[in-house]
Amino acid sequence: MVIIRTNDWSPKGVDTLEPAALRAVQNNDENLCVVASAGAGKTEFLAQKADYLLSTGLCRPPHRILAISFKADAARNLKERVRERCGPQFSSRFDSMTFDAFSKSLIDRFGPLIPAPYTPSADYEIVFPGYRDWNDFLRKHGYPQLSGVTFQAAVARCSLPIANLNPENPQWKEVLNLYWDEAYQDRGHTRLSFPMINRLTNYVLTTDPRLSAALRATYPFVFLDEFQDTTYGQYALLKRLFQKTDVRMTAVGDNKQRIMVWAGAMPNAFESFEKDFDVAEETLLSNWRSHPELVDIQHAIAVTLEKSSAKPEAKRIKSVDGDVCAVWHYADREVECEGVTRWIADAINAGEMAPEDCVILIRNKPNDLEAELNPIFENAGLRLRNVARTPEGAKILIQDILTEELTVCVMALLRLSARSKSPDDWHMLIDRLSALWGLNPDNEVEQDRLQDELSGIVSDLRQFIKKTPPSANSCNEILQRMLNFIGEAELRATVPAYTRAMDYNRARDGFRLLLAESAEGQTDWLSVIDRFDGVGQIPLMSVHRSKGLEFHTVIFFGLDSGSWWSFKPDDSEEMRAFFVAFTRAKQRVFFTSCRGRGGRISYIDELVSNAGVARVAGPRADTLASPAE
DNA sequence: TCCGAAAACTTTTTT
DNA sequence: AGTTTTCGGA
Repeated sequence: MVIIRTNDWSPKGVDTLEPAALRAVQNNDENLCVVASAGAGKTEFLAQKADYLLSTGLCRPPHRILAISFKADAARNLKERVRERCGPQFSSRFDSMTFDAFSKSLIDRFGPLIPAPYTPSADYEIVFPGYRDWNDFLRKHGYPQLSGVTFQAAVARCSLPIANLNPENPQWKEVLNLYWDEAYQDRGHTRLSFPMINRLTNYVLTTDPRLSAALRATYPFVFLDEFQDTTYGQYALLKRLFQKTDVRMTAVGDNKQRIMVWAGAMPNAFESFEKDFDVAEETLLSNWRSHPELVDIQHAIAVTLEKSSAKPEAKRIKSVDGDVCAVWHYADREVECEGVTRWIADAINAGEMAPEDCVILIRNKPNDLEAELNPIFENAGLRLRNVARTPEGAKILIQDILTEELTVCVMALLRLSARSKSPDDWHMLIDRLSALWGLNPDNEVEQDRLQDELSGIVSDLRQFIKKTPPSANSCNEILQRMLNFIGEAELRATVPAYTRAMDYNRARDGFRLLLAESAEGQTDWLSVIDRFDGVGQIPLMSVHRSKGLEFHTVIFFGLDSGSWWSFKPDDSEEMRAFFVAFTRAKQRVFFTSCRGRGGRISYIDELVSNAGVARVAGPRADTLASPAE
């Protein structure tokens, strides 16, 4: 492992970094706030910065980099990108995890240091309170006049111990006490939610300053991804750990994509960060995702969200003919659905895009739209992939099945067995199996044996695939073979989320059912894999779900829909959700608006026309009918 | 079974 | 905020 001088460093795996990104990579004397709007290359920037710190020895052993993301797969992707850029030796000191995983790791190590009565039991259980639970709790304890939503927020923000609290309404103190009591009721088995784990982490850090000192000594550099979505509890933890210390923080995000306030995110995370920490600001000015015509419209919308928005430089070349953006007007719902379906079918047949590269976005209730579109899609020979759907009989959404650890391992093995070559899957599986089976990656004897065993199972499975056509039964059988090889006990022992049988079974059964569904009517295992992965299907998802993704073409259903009004009317969260939807498109984006659905023209419709987007009659399946106004 | 009123629900993630 | 589901009384 060679350490290079800072002057000799240059970006790896990419041609260049834009000046702002380069400055933000090399500035490690200040905390940084990096504004990265859609398509700016956030992950790449963080990976380059990690490489800079690790390969120049600015972060040398035993020091490590802590990277915090919100979603587990975002954390995984960042880790993977860093490994690609600077190799496994350096990237082993890059700890990429979710906020919750970070807090939980602290409780797992320091739980016994938490003062009574808040010391959790060693085998504490993690619970996920639902929408209903908050009101039920209040009613059960005789506080029907208090609001469940406020209660949830109070739990997420209360500082421990509750005995020291002095809320304006003393009832909250009583309720919070009852709530924490109930979590510790069974002395041997504490039940904690992630907001509670966050509160406990904060508490133990205040009671024992050595812990904060140890963490600061381990992590002189901290990356914060999607910083606009930080919650109050998470921000409090960051402040407690890193404010007025030598730790250098790099917060990356975009206020214009802040669409999680309703779920407890701070409305002003960046502002608070700038106020509480000494911060230098950089703005990434490239847009690698969208072509110039789309970036122009994006910018017009961006300035209505934030006056000071800088205009990004479009780096993608336009590769389509015809309209790249329009509002499609329809008189009624049926014509709308049929027209859009026809348009998609024509565009796919003309080879303009692959089905999986054309997304249908909706503000809410994707399941309702799926029910409406499915029959029409079937007639047109198209297949819809609603990722928010639960496979028949399963208790888990497709979108969650796809990112499960079990799925990632099993599918890699299945791909290896069905395809002639799949080196990425091979390396990935070797890594995961090493971890699952507790093998040392540096022990050649162990690694050789692992390679042999993997070759063995792959040739067994190849035989099976050759002899057995896909069916629900053969899927179950091959799944069982693969799980026997990987080891269900090892999976459950290594993946914390699989500790409870119920949670493991949900993931396994969900996978089994989706695989069986993908096998329906197929004669070829490769097409089963493609169907499982969504290849050849038009994805349908909510705007919130699409955050962070990109597609060749975006079709956005229901610009006029009543669901576009915020739960809090004067909030611009809805407008930002619209911006997120718009900025997913690489080549083109269309919106549908339908009079039959309620007819109200939303302010978003107005916003779009102000940005210079044409309102036209939508494409129709029945060209003889008179066009909508 | 029907009616009007009230309550539930909408966008998500987390081991 | 608007839509859908549930509930209670006839």
